[in-house]
Amino acid sequence: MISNITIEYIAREAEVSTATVSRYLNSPEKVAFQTAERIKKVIQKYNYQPGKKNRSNVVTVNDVAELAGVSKATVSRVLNNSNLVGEDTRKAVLEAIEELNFLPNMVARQLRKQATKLIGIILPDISNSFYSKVLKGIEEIAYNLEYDVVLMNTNYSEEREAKYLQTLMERRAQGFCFMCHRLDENKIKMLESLPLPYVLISRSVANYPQIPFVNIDNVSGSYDATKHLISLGHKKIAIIAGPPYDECSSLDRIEGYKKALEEANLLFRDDYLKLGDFTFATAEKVARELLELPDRPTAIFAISDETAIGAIKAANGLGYRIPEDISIMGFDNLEIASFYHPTISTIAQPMVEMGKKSAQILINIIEKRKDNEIQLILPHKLVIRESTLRYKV
Amino acid sequence: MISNITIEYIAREAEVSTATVSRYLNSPEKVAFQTAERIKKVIQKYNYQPGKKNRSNVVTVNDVAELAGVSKATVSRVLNNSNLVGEDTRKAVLEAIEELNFLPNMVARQLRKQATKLIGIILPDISNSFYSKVLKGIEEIAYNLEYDVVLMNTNYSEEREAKYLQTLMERRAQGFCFMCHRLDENKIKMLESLPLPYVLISRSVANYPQIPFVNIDNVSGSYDATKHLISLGHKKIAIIAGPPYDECSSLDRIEGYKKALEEANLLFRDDYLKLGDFTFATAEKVARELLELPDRPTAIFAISDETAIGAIKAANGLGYRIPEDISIMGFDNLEIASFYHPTISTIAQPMVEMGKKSAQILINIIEKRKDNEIQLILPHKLVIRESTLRYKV
DNA sequence: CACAGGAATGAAACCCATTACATACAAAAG
DNA sequence: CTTTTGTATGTAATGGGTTTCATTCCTGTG
Repeated sequence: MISNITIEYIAREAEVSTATVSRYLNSPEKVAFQTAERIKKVIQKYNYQPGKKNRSNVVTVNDVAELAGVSKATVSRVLNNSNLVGEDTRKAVLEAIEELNFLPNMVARQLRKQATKLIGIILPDISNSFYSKVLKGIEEIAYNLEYDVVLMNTNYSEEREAKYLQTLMERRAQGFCFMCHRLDENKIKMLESLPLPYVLISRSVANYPQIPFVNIDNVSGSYDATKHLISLGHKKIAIIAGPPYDECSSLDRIEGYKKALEEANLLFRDDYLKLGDFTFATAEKVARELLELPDRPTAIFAISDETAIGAIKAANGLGYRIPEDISIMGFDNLEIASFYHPTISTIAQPMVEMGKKSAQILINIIEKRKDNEIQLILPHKLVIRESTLRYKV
Repeated sequence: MISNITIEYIAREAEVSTATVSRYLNSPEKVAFQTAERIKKVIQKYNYQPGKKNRSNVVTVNDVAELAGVSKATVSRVLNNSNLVGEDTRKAVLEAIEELNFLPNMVARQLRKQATKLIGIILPDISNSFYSKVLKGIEEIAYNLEYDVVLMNTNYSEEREAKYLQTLMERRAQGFCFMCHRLDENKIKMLESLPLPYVLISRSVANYPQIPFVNIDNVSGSYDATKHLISLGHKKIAIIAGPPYDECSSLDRIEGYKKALEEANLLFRDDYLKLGDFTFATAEKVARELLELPDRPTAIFAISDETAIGAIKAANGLGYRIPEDISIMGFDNLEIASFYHPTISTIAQPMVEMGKKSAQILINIIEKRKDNEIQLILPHKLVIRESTLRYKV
């Protein structure tokens, strides 16, 4: 806020309307004596001088221009590295900038240039390691390409997501990376109607070739994981999937799981499918349900490493050894997967890389470089560790 | 960027200078025939009409004002919920806004109001769970109070930190939460000279009562942890601290550790102090060094839960059982601490709460609410779990 | 009824840069 | 030596809002 003594301020203090103060200043005879006195007193108290505003002491291009003895256009040219400035002039301007400690106001520049150099990142939960890794990649590229990143954590709330989209538009952000948790036809339609470029991360929409995304092949990753369990001799393999509203990765991974089962002539069983929510606690709970089934599974494929950890915890709690009694697979390859005890077999996703690629694609679109792929499937990798090392049921 | 056919554009195409194009437009007789012809051709090609710029189709307050039949001042009043607007007028304006799908341009508003509603968060590593939890708290409060958060990940680089500070100033951010990794006299002096409010998180500077911070009592937390190990009968307690450049929490925690030792008449041993860097891998490495000492410690106090996990890994690798052979304490109380195997005793810090409080303090300062504490020490808590359950060496 | 004062609204200044176009001067071309 | 052109720089418009101050019209009061 700009804090100056204004008519409004005087009016409030003198307990009259601004109109009256204005009248007093221009035609004092039209104001009742008492009122005039009150106003006069306040005006004297604050030494108010109409029109003479207490200019803030912020240094602007004008000040620089004055000190350097040039016009502000020239200062601006120096700031923007235009080559249309004489060497001497440039030096003078730079000296003035230095002397005055001038810091260009990006807000003004943004307004004029119609470019904020701001991108948004919408994600469900920053404290989830998968998202924070992706975010790290995005931030890295944004930093290198001189964009700044606004973090928008939705806490899995649709309402908050919508509000953040609104904010992005109002702030004139130039684009955003979107890790939404629910992606249906309606949302895609909404996204398509936005005047803002975006890149989906960890969501595939190959049937909309114009929508940019970066992902891995979740069906295939999940297939690989399940097949690995099958190759160990498991016949009773359960899966702990993502929350019901996760309409992308989770469904894809269930699909890959089913595909592998089918190929091995194993039946898909409803009671072997549980839904988690990527938290340790829920995973532990549903894993226990699985393990307490009359015909318990001998292997569990968990949709994330955190989920796997919850499952291991449940198995330990029930006295099962891993991997001797139960094999457990994770997904993601978080660092903890190789530091847990036992170490956890998993499907490695290039999380930081996904962030980097998506930021790169986004900024390519923003800066209208056309020649790049906008739908990217990055490679995943099966990583075998202790949690599925052997099986001797 | 604003893309219009301008003199500059014509000049480039016709291979002359802008000056010449300008001359052609104003006094064609001063331009050589051939040159004039070239310029003419280009002008016709693009149907250039000086002064007539292709206005972008962005809806502004002007459009709303026109449609509603009021002045833009009134539209602005409606937008800002001023109560100085007549009911009918307000309705008309709101209808016009709806009809035109008007989205106020925050950049323009920010410029005029001199308030960006933007705060920065500078932290060393977003993929570290401690920081991402704190960040989550900050984001939550910022969202509630209608600020947006720019994420600035320094990767422990001083240079990058400095650059980000510059960016904050240029963007006219209104303040920032600062989790710096190195905080010496010079940096404090620099911070004090900034025209920008800030709050330190997880750093204490009680000797500068004007500098806001939110932290726990690290000395005391570390003292509690060490004392707990002592109470189990341990006499040989090692510590894995933070990186050498972490001049706050790490030093404080070493101090608390020493204090507890001293109180129990145990000698501090140089070879029982190792430096880590909050990563699993380094922790595992230095823990192994500890455990391979001729006179190995029977307990390890790790400066973070990740560090504790690394240490447990090292102990397991060397065939030691936990807690029977070695007790290991962590710090932070990340979720994984209660889901690791064994579960990890630790000092719980209210991470999300620290983020929330700091954001609240920052915004209080920004909005000039004075009546609040600016230096906050939040409570910590000793949490005993399996990794220190018993000790039978 | 006269007059003071408030509510509602408008015109224009302002925030702080960038940029479109203009121009002074010097250099090159003829 | 003129004519033409380019370089360096200036002037003013621009981006899209908010705010100051002025003004109109209406109400309440003595």
